[in-house]
Amino acid sequence: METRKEQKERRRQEIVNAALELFVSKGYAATKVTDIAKRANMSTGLMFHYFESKEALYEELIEMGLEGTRYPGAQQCEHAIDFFVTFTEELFTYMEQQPIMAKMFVLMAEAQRSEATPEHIREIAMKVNTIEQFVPIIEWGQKEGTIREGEPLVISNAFWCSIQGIAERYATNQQIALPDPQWIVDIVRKR
Amino acid sequence: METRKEQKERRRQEIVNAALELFVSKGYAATKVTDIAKRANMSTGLMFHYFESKEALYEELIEMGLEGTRYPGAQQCEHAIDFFVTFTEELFTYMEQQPIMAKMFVLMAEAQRSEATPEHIREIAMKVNTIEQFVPIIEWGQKEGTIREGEPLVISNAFWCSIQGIAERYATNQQIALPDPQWIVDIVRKR
DNA sequence: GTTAAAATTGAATAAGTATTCAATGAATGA
DNA sequence: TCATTCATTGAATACTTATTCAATTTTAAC
Repeated sequence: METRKEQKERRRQEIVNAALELFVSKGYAATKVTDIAKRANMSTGLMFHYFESKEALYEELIEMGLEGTRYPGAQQCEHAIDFFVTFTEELFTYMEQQPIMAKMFVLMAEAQRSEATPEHIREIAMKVNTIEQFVPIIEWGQKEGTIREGEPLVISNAFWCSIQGIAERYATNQQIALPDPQWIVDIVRKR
Repeated sequence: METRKEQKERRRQEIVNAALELFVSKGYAATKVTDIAKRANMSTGLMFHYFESKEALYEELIEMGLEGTRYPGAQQCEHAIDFFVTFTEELFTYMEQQPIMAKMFVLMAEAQRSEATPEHIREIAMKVNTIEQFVPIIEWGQKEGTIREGEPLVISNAFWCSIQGIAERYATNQQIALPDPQWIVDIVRKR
């Protein structure tokens, strides 16, 4: 038998899953709370029993996304380029095995990009701050000769936006397979 | 002096510009008609004098995006890879010179992706059908040896999604320069 | 088995947003 | 100059969507 606490946790999870699905496929603003409730098989009233508002639900999802996004460090790599290979391989594998990962990606991206995102939620989403993260690794790889020449921030941006674009499509349509990670790493690799 | 007809055309253009800006930065659903009117320096009533509804305005923008998106053919290229080089160079140059281009890109992408897009508008947006477009060129390049091995559709998808991701960021934030087109072409180029 | 507490509903209400419209101002052509 | 037509406004209306709540059912815990 299920305790009250477990039941509560399960219900919250059902809501969160339904909301993630919808926020990703329609966007936050276009998603109606009745849609969320319907997809989670409950009345709208019950949804509000578990979450104070649509916005609070959004915030919870964004916080989950922040937690889930702990990327591998560059410590254990011999060359800077290996970091990108490992990073991309792990990310794609994870996205294939856990489609929720790709969806979280898209959710975070929308929250960061859209000017319609409530300010405090945007702030949370911004903590994932990923473009600058790669800059030191790129600088290291340029000294080493494994990463191509060019402004590190611009290279980092190109790599990250590509990953972003790929994740965005994969999240909503898994018809087309993810690319070979090497192809994407070639954006930064020195020839 | 301005004729009535010219004035009307200018007004419509002002509305369209304001709407594009907002649809891209907030998304279609989150954009309020009062926001559009305010940004176009007019009353909401006047906006409805020029466009029957918010949706009709959206449709017009999507149709403009469809028109504007005539990509170069592969005819005049010696090698398949040259098509990708030319294509990417032209696209990036155009996006730098006409920021509206990058915005249109994002608008079309949202219309295609979001399940909240009204069906008839989505159909129009879908005509830009770009992923399959590259497949024959990739096949040609693989025979030739200028493009890497792999499922053509998957390669095409990787290339296009990367472009998409880059355009998406550039449209809303021109702080970071566009990448060197060669970097992106390296996704498809044979080593 | 009882019962108090929690879950659940859905219709009512509140809040927000698109659209209309009657009235006013400005410009054109006779 | 005058009258007709078009541009323009913004408050009123219609519609959509979020949120509340009183009533009912279920169930975990004793």
